[in-house]
Amino acid sequence: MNETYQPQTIEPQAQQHWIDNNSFKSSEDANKETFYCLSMFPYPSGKLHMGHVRNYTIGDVISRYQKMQGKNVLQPMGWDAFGLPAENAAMNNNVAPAKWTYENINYMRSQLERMGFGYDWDRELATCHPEYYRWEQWFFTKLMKKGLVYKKDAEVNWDPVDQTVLANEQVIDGRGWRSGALIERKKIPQWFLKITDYADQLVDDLDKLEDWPEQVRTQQKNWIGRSNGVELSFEVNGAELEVFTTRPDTLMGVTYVAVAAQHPLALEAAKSNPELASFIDECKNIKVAEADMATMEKKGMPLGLTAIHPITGKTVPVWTANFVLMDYGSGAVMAVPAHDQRDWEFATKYGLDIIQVLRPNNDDVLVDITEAAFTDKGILINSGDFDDLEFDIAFKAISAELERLGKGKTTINYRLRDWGVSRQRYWGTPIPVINCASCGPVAVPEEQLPVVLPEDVEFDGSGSPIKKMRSFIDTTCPECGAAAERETDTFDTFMESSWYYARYASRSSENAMLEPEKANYWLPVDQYVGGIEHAILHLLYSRFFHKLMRDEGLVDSDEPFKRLLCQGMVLADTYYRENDDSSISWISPNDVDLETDDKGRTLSATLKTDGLPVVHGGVTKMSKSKNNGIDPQMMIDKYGADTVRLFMMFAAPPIQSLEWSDSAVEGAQRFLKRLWKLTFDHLALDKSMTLDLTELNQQQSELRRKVHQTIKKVSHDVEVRQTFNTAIAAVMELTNNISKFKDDSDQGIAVQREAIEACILLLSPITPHIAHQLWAELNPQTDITTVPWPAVDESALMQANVEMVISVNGKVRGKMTIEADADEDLIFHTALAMENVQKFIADKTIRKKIVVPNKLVNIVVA
RNA sequence: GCCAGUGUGGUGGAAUUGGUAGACACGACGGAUUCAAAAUCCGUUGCAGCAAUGUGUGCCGGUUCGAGUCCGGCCACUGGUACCA
Repeated sequence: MNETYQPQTIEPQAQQHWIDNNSFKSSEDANKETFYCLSMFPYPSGKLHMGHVRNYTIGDVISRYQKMQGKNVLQPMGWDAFGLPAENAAMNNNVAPAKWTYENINYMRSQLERMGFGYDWDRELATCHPEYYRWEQWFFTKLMKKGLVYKKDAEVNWDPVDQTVLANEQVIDGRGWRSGALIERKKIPQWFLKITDYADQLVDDLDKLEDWPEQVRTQQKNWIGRSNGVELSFEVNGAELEVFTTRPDTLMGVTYVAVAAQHPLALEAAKSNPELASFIDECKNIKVAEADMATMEKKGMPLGLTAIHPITGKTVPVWTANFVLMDYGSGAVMAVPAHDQRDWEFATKYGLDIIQVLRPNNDDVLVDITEAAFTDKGILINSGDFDDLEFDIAFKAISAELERLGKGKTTINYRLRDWGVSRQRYWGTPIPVINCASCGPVAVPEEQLPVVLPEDVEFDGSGSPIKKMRSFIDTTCPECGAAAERETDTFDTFMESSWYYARYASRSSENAMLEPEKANYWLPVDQYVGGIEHAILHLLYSRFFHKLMRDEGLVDSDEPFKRLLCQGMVLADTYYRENDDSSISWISPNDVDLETDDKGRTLSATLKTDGLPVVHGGVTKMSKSKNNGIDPQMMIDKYGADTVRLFMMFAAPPIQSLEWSDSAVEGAQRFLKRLWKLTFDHLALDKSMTLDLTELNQQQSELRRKVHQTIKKVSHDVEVRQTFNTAIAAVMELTNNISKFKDDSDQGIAVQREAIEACILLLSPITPHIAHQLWAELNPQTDITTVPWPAVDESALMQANVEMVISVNGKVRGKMTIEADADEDLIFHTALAMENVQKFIADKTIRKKIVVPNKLVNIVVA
């Protein structure tokens, strides 16, 4: 055995061993319990970033742990290969998106291999391959036939200079990122999936997901936003104007109604009102993003129309307001300024009436509606026949009255909107539809699938190349045979990522999207691991898609992911300098020298190249824009994969954000060196002894107790809590104990051997390469990937005495060691007799005594 | 704005069910080794105090024998906000 730890030598050897032995190949074995562990597949952006490394290390730790539990483990990997960055790269570097993507995939695959992740590469997939997306196209045509797909006009960000649709990310301060032109909202026809048809299931089934983080379930529930409300109508110009409200109890407090700027009523009124027309025009210049809509200055104008209240028959003015969305519901809202804060602010700004119609349930609460809206539920006032009613009764009474008048009905409303899947982009799955002048949009027949995206294209920066490619567009209608045009929009890339987990389970199926037998063998995924940023969209779309596939008979489960772990982000320090033109240059932490005080606090930061100061910009998510990414490759080259994996798992619990620290990485390496040395020194004794439990002295029993306590804790931390940081800390404690254990006796060596083997096994999911090598040194000709997880010997945990804490009035005043089975009386009197305890009791009276056996005693005196 | 989180020493974090705040590391300081340095090993390390002790988990208040943990109200930061993935 080599005396020094050399990761650059042993890591490739271990990886080759796993390849030669097919260590991570999976197959459908009916006799074994399965475990499907999946990490969210990466977008092939160029090279791995630290977030990937963290994500995939967590997944690999769980997979390897489950394999040691004897499960048949599937851990696949693939590529979320369609997306916007490939098109940007095409424009910036004049390289075709396909070529760029495939090159990135090849490089990133080699990086994943170098990290030693135990993937079954036979199941690798890339979503940009026609053999993958053809099934997505096929599935979409099935949904069309089921009526779960429809086409409607929807708003996009339009860049009037570049004549192209922009993503929200590409609109900065209301302007296109390339052209700098003010963007405009524009309506274009787009395809939608009826996710709202599944809204109830998507809410209700959240209760089944017991092993999902509570916060994710709550966010999804709130996102879907199921609420009971009333649809009612106001009469405007002799026609009914429909609105929805969840608060019909406040109906008598309506003082105006507001419609969207694009509402027909507003457009009609604008014809004779130039000021209104220019306001409506101005409302176009806001990005299609909820956050922008919600935080912009709320503005409006009166339309010069009145609406008749459905119950009182009184009239209220009709306004148009920039915050009312044409795409939601009817594009109109009723406003109750006294009991809705947004309405209150709008009414206050424009001098509209505010009529209070609720008082608090509790008279202690002071309400002053001249200061703010009162938004709690309360008791009705100023509401005629409905006065003195509470919320539930008022809700029923008012909706019943509306129904009697034929002016409204109760209904369930969802915040969730149907899923718009059309993108006016090139690098995506072509939507399998042919537009025929006489037949309308027609699904591409199954035998003509896939509709292959041409990969050999030129990018001139003016939108998707296939939108001008006649050879792609021109076709014939599958129904009538007349000349027709192909749809040139592509799918939202969330489509591909909504079902890839199922395709891995049936990867080799050439004639079907999924072979139910294979898919159901593995599904649902036992453990899904990925970033918290996917808590809503990706995870909701996947859940929806799974239900769609279930209803198509492709899978038999209701949910795709049994257990979910959302990892936190990887952060690093940022540094910058302000340029003369007040723009900011971000400087990589790699190029910065730090000066610290004697406590390690940073005093100043300077640029290595010129020694002049730079400004610390705080700790933020590693990103290109802040130039604070630490390249994992540099770290792997310098320290090896095991050190990087260990640091990643040790620095923070997986769900928290993690700060990168160079020195902590060196600490991780130091620990592995110590573990190596420990094993080396043990082998240098050149003695192998059989453990005899009847022959152990106290010191040997204590080390052995520590070993089994550690096995117990690490098992619990890895499997139940998924806090790998505390698992590692426990193993570090154990190695510290082994180092201090100087005992060359036969049983001393035997106990030490058991302890070292436990450390190696417990660490093997986290640092598999060093574990592979050390295990082979201790047990020649054996392979640690076939060794089971160590078992706890409960008898080793037994303890005759325990330490208890004694406190007086809640402050710790002493500690004592006492028999584990001592009764409360003995414990209390032993504690009371302690000198330091007596000192604090002195002449005071004992008011209360609390004894928690094996833990503490608290004596309350006064 | 709305929804969901987070906040503990100089730093990352631990405290698993309301029961010893600071495990395990990093850094710093002191020492050993070395011609010297690196590496390694040993020790100290929340703050104040010679000590006894006091004090301390973002801020304000509450419940409790006992609160980092539970409740109410704030502040700051982070993620998501439907076309970044």
